[in-house]
Amino acid sequence: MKLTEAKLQFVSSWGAFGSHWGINRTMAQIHALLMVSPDPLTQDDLMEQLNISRGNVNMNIRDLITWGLVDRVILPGERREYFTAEKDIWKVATQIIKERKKRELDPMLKLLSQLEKIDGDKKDKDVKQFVETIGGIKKLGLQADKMLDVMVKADENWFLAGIMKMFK
Amino acid sequence: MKLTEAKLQFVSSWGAFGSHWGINRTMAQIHALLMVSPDPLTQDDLMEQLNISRGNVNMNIRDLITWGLVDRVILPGERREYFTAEKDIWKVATQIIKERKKRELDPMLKLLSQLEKIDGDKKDKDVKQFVETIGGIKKLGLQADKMLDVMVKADENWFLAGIMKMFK
DNA sequence: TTGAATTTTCAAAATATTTTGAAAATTAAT
DNA sequence: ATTAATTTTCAAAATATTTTGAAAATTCAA
Repeated sequence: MKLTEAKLQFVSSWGAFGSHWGINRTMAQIHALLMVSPDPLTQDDLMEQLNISRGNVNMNIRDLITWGLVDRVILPGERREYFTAEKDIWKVATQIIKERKKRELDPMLKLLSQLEKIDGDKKDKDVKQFVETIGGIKKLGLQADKMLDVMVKADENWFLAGIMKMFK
Repeated sequence: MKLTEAKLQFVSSWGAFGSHWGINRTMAQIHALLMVSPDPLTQDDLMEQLNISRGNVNMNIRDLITWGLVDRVILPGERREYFTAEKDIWKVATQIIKERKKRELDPMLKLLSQLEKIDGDKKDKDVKQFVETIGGIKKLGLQADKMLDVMVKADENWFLAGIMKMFK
């Protein structure tokens, strides 16, 4: 397979993959393209290579920047802005984990803590089931939270070594 | 807070949470409601409590069943079908992990392996960056795959104990 | 069998999300 | 300051997803 074809295939699959994870197709495609591009690209490069409008590129690029996955690059003597993606996949993963934890897991745990404090007869089976389910989810969430925290702080080698040892 | 209000809050939040993870709002809500319901519910119960149509309930329930998160229950002497959700949150989590791994991670790893075998000059920086990026993603994916495999096979106590020990 | 109860299907409608593109805003060189 | 290049915004259009509801299929008791 030729590079051009492989890139196309990767970008398209990464877009489809992303959309199963609540990330919009185009944002995932832009990210994919930047990850396999050794040099920074302009908005026009992205428009052309992905066949999408300027506004679309601009919005999604800004989103990727707030996710901490893409950086603006100013090339000396160049008027236009360039964009580049973090290439270290471990950093990409920890960045995504960090953000999703902050945006989704933490608020959910906060809510669960409130819902646990429901008032009602603990003998009532509906109350009992509710409290148990909420409690169970919260417990699992806290474990995940703790695990992700440590992963994010650790560096790659530590993680790989630890995982390898732990899981044979 | 009263049970009814808390249930409503949980169901609604769980729906919103799910939609950040590629799960449709209604499916997540049905799942949430069944998780906090001690007794099995009928399609009519779900229609009424969530204010959704019969067809909607039916489709999403079937989907939840193929995910292995909900079971049909036949109550003796009853004509209608009842539905119940797995209440053990650890089993819920491993079931979801197992399915998503099968549906998404495994196919992605297969694709990455093919894309790695690209032909072209390894000196070319575009080729080099492509191969490195794909290789990095594949490596991380394989690690995740291995880790999830073990988690899914392990039981809750083992997991909690292991995590606690590993992550202090 | 028959037929009433129940479940399933799926085309059409409703809703939600994404994309476009051109106007407005910004930037920086002259 | 002026202006041309570039970026940003956002209402409208296009597209995608979800939901409805009624008809068809299925189930099961009589």
